[in-house]
Amino acid sequence: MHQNSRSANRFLQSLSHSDFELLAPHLRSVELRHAAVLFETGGEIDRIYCPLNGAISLVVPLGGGDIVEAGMFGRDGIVGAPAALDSATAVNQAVVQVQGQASVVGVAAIQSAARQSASLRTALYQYDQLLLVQAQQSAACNATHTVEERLCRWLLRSRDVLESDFLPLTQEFVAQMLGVRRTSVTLVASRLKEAKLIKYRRGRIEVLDLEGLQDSACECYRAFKSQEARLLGRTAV
Amino acid sequence: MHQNSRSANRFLQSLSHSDFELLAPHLRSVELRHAAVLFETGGEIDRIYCPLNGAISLVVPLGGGDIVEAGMFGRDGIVGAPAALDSATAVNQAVVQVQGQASVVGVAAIQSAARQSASLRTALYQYDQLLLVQAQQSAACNATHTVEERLCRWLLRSRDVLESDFLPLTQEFVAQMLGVRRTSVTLVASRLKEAKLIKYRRGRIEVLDLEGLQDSACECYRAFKSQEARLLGRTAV
DNA sequence: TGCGCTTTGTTCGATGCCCAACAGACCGGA
DNA sequence: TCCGGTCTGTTGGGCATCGAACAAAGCGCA
Repeated sequence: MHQNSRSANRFLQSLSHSDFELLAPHLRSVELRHAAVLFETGGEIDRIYCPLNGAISLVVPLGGGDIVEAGMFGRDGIVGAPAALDSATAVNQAVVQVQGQASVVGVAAIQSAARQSASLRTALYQYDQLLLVQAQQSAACNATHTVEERLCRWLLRSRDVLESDFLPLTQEFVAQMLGVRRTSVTLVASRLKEAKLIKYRRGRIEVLDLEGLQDSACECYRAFKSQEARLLGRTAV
Repeated sequence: MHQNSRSANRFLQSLSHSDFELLAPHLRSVELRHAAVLFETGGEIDRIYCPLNGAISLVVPLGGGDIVEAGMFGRDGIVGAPAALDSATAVNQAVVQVQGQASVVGVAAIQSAARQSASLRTALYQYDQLLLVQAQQSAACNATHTVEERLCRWLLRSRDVLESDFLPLTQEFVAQMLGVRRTSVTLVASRLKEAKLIKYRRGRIEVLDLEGLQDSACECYRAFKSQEARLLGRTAV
C-alpha cells in the first residue's frame, strides 16, 4: 500500500531497505489542506510528514500576526524531523502552502525507529540541516537583496518543490512569506510579467522563462541548490 | 586539567557524568583569535568548539565578499555540532567575533562518543536546533524590522553571549553581521548613545541601560530567549 | 446570468536606507 | 611627539519600499 509513497518522497526513497522497513508498518496517508497548520512554535510535533506532492512552509510568527518563511519542503524533503531526534517540540510553525498528500509516521514510531538505526538518524538529520541552510540563506537574503531578487528566488524554489511551472499561490501569500507588502509583490510581479518571465492570474502563477528568472534571482537560489546537492549527494559516516 | 572547562562551558556543564567522561580524555584548549575562520561553508569541520569565553559567529558568505550573520555562540553553546551528528561538512562559515579560549574535541573522538551515547547526541542536537532558531529568527527580523531594532537585538544577544556589558566590536563589524551599511550603524548608534542606552569609542561598545535597549529592540530578542529556555530547560527523551 | 468576495492594480506622499565621498578623531607604534 | 592607519561622523542626493486608501477585474456560487 505504501510502496508508492516510497517512490514519491525523496526521503523515503533514500532509505536503505532495512530502514524503510522500520517505518513502513507505521506509514499513514493524510491530506494536506491549504493553510492548515501542522504544528505550532513551541507546540508538540505528533508526526513526521513526508509529502508526496504539494508544499509545506516552515514559518516564524511575529507579534502582530505577521509571519515570515524560513524554509519549505515538498516531496524533496520531510517536515518534523526534530520529533525523531529530540523531544517533539517544534521551534517553528508548519503551514501547508500548497495542498497535497503526505505519508506520515507517528512520533512514537519514528523515535523508536531512530533509536534502532544510526543511518536513519543521519538521514533525518540531513533534512534538518537542509532547513538550517534555507533559514540562514533567507536571513542573508532578506538583509541584503531587493524584493525582485527575493521574489525570483522564492518562485524558483517553489517551482523545484512542486516540480511544476504552475504555482497556485496568491500575491498576498507570497508577500507574507517574503515579509514585504503585497503591493511591492504586485509591482515586481508585473515587471516580471512584462519581461515575459512569468504570467499569472488570480492565484495562479506560471513560470515561463526559467533561465530568465534565474538571472533575475540573487545568488541565494543557486547557493541553496549546491548545498542541497552536497548534503544529499552522498550518504554519510 | 579540563575540569575547569566543564564549569565554564554550558554544554559541557549540562552533560551527565558518563557523557562527559567520554569526551574528557580528548579535550584540548585552543585560543580563539579575533577574525579567525574556524571552518568554511562546504569545508570539513575538524573539531567541535566549546567556548569558555569570547564569541563565535556563524555566517553566510555572499558573492561580492559580503557576509551576514545567522547566529552566534559563546560559553552558552557549542560550534560544530554537525561534525558529530553527520558527515563533518559545514553548511556555514564560523568566524571568531571576540577572542577567547575554547575547549575542543576532534571529530573522530566526538563521533565515536556520539555513537555510544544517545543522551550525548540529544545534547549536541539541541545546540544545532538553537542555531536554527537564531537563523530563522534572523530571517524574519531582517525582512521586517528596522536597523535600530535589529542593532538593539544584536547588541543584547552579544551581551548575553559575552556575559558582559562591554563589547569589543567595531561598527564596521556590526554592520557586516547585520547586512547593512556602516553609516547606518553609525547613525543609529549615535541615537542610542544620545538616549544613554549605550556608549562607545573606537571598537568598544558598552551597554548602559539594559531595559532601555530591550525596549528599543524588536520582539526577536525575547523570542530567541524563550525558545532557548524551552529547549535547554529540560533534558529530552 | 448576476451577485459578492477575493485578488490584483494604481496612486501618492512619507521615509528609511543606500551609496559615495570626505572630514575628523582616536590610538598605537616609531 | 609625530605619523599613519583605523575607526567614527557627516553630508546630500537617490531610490526602494512602506503605508494607506481606493479602483478594477476575475472567479465561484446561487
